[in-house]
Amino acid sequence: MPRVSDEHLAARRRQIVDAARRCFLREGFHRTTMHDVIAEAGLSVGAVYRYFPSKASLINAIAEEAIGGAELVLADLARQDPPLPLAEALERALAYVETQVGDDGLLRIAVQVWGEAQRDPALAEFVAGTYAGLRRHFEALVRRAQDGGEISADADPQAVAAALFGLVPGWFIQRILTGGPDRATYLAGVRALLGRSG
Amino acid sequence: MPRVSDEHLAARRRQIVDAARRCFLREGFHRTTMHDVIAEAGLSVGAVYRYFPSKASLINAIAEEAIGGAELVLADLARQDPPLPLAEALERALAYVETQVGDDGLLRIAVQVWGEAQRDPALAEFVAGTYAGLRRHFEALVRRAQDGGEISADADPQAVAAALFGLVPGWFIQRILTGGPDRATYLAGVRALLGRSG
DNA sequence: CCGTCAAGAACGAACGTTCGTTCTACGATG
DNA sequence: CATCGTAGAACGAACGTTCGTTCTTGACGG
Repeated sequence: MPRVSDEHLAARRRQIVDAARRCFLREGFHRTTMHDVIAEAGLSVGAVYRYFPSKASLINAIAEEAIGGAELVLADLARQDPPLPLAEALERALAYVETQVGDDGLLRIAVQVWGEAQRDPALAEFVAGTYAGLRRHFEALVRRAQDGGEISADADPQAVAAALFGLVPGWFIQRILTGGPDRATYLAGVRALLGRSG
Repeated sequence: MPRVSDEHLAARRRQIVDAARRCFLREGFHRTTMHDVIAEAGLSVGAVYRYFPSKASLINAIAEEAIGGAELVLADLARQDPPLPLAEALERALAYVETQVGDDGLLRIAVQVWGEAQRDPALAEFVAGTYAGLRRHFEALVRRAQDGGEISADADPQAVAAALFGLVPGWFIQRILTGGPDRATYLAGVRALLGRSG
């Protein structure tokens, strides 16, 4: 009967998740303490534990947000009509990436999730499934590129999709770790490698 | 005067480093305890602390091993005479990668180092420097490919090098996280994307 | 060839701290 | 005013590290 609105609940939850993301970016999953998250959220211990029963559940929520973020973007790219040339599809994918490589971007969290996935089988399965899904979107793009004659019909679409997909983390890892080439430079390099003028 | 041989000291150090690597692979840097490492090494607390003054120094030693491992391999590739075609250089780089993506491979540690580098500035600088060095080796390969006419002389060698370099982590991340395509498949995909028969 | 001895190497109990989580009391809400 | 969300002190476990002690090594005098 005396209950708070669903909006309030959702807002509180977001408040905690956002605080956790900032903390995890600063200190990594296992070096941030629950008290760090609690202080960052400006709440009390009890309040946070009402929304997340454990630290692990908080890590999971953040991980799903970080890994799942690209799904919608890529699904949309694969669905465009007329089909996007592969170089342009890649460009748009990198444009999304660019919004998420900043100091508080999801992709920095994703890198930490990769590490975590190596010791948490459930998380590993989630990551594997999500990334396989992303790769399938690239595969759809490749098949349509084959229909249009952009790529040899003999090529294995899964293989080409893997190569194309690889170019995405291949870029943002460089960005995050070395400051890396900017998007235009990287794309120019890819196009030169493809032997097209772009 | 009464001292143990240098070989003994080196062997003990390696014994500790190897134990730490196994532990870090199982549990990540901050979930493995010093007691885990000590038990895995079969030594005592004091013995381990004689060789490494802190947990951080142990993490550093492992990180440098994992990140630095590729340097020699790539330097060698860039130095080959006659120059390697780019696709073959990539193939050889991936062959090295393949030896290090197994359950106890260095690249799994490298992924964890990427995460750690986001909160440890000293480690970040080391990683950035090392990876920039690797990219320069690719750049040398690209310049030589341009001399040989394999790639347009107009292309920016740094840009092409970044694209080529990106294909390496782009593969092993897929391997580690999704089981990924095998080396031959991935290379076939890259070659199809390059528009060459291979 | 052996016994001695100083010093380095290894040991592991113990310390202070900090962790994730629990619990009881309080205040706000409909 | 009944009830649920919030608060924050408190708890036991486990952490990284220290330190006083014990064991082992190898040069050296006999």
